[in-house]
Amino acid sequence: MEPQLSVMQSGGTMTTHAHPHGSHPLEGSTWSTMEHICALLHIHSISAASENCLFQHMQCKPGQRVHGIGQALDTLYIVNAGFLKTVLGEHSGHKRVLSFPMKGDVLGVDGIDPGSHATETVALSECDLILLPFERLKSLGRANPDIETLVTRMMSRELAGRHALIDMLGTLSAEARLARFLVALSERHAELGYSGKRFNLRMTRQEIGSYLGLTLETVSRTLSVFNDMELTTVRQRSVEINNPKALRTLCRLPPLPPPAR
Amino acid sequence: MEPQLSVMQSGGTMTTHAHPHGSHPLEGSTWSTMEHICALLHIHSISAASENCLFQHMQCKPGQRVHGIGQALDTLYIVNAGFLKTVLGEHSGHKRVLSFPMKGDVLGVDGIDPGSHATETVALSECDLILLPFERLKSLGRANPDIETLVTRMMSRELAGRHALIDMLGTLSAEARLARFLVALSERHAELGYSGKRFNLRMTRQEIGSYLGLTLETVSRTLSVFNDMELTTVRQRSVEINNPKALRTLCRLPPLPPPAR
DNA sequence: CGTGAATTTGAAACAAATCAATTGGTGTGG
DNA sequence: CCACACCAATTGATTTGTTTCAAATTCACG
Repeated sequence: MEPQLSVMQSGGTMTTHAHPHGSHPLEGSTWSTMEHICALLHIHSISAASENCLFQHMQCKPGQRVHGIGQALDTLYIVNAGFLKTVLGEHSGHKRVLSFPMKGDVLGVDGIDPGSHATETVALSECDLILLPFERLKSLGRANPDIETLVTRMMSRELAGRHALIDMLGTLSAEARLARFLVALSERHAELGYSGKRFNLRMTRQEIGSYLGLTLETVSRTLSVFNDMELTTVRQRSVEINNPKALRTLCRLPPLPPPAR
Repeated sequence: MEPQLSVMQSGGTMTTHAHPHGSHPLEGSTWSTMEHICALLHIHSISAASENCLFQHMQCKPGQRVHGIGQALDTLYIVNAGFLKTVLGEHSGHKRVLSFPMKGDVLGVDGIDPGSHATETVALSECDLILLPFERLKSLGRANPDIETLVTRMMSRELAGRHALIDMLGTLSAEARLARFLVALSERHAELGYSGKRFNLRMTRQEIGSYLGLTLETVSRTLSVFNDMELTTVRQRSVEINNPKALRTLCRLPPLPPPAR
């Protein structure tokens, strides 16, 4: 698709981290240009005015919290590498996973209105994040309206993601939810240059269940069913998609499909 | 059995909507100031620069579609009066209701990124909407950054609303969902100066079910349960809240609250 | 090599969906 | 004005999918 990140020198500070398959050792770079950010977000590059403005990176270890609930919103983050989860606070009872951000996703846009985060974000793997200080973003926006557009589009995209989730939670069977989950993961991995056919889950069954509105047992069971049907080969955290087409079919509307029964 | 103690004068004109608090008699006025808009949105008024810029209104009849799915995004709308529904297209099978906007809510912010609407919005009653032409909003934003903030906050708020829905759909029982729905409606009505104790539903059981991720039968049944418990007196479209406190309690976490673990 | 967490699997309980029939309200035309 | 047709809403009986409870297995890690 697009020019993947150039090969960069891995530098001295190498930490042991299990990356997907062909890993991108971009530990070395600690600053990103606006151009790079736009590429990450798949947004047409912004007028050149902001050539010389750079954004700092930040590294996270698995389990580390990027931001917490109630915390003041001072920074947005763009995932440059790694896998995370965002969790919604206990409006009702226990926490719920809202998304599993990965490369190219944005963190923190909820909570702009209240001024403080409604969610928390936790790294599920070694992560590399780009920091977008919110105040700086705003002042940049005054000089260059395109940057405002950028924020707007990030939020709108976030909204679209929520819509997909709502649609799923309200309508679909457990099988369809899991199928969608796997297909989405697969496609996402493929987009990022990894294998879409074979990858590892970074999250527990519990977290998947929380995300999909199911119990961990149902997640496990349904995955086993997919295995039995030979659609997938899921063993613990490793996933292999054997029959993508059939899986995609399951994503549909098993509750009320066109063919009668 | 049921005490028909209601004093309701049935002969009223049910389609007319009286003004709450007699605050803004702008039936006649077809233009709104930025100040009025900020008041509607509960956002601190914006710097005076935009004194003389006015926004046109638009009236809708019940059933009328404000915008459709796939339609280019050229306008945002603020509800000045009336009740509507926003519906998500058939990503999977049939349509799903995403929200029931009323006075002070914003329509159309989804679809800013793709540039076209992902949802459609339909009036459920006589409506009065304020039009915010998107291009105009953007150019105003260049002159006055506060306006950009306004858009940002509108979107962030929308996002928060979706989070609440996601939380509900994934976690709560049918009773809790209906309880939340009624309580939210009640509070909203109260905020707008109407009675929070007694109001009319503008939507069908089907639409409520779609919104809450339930079937219309379950909605009807659950409402009947509330009636039997004497928490409410719901008869067709008319709602009376008899025991708000108990209702609020039901909103909690019926799946797993009493037993500690 | 043991310990504890994550996962798998089973059986029973339950909530909600589905199928189906009835009632209630509204509007139209005879 | 009443009778009919149509749509929304209620209620019942049954079925289904998912949760819950419980136990066994696998894996990661010190």
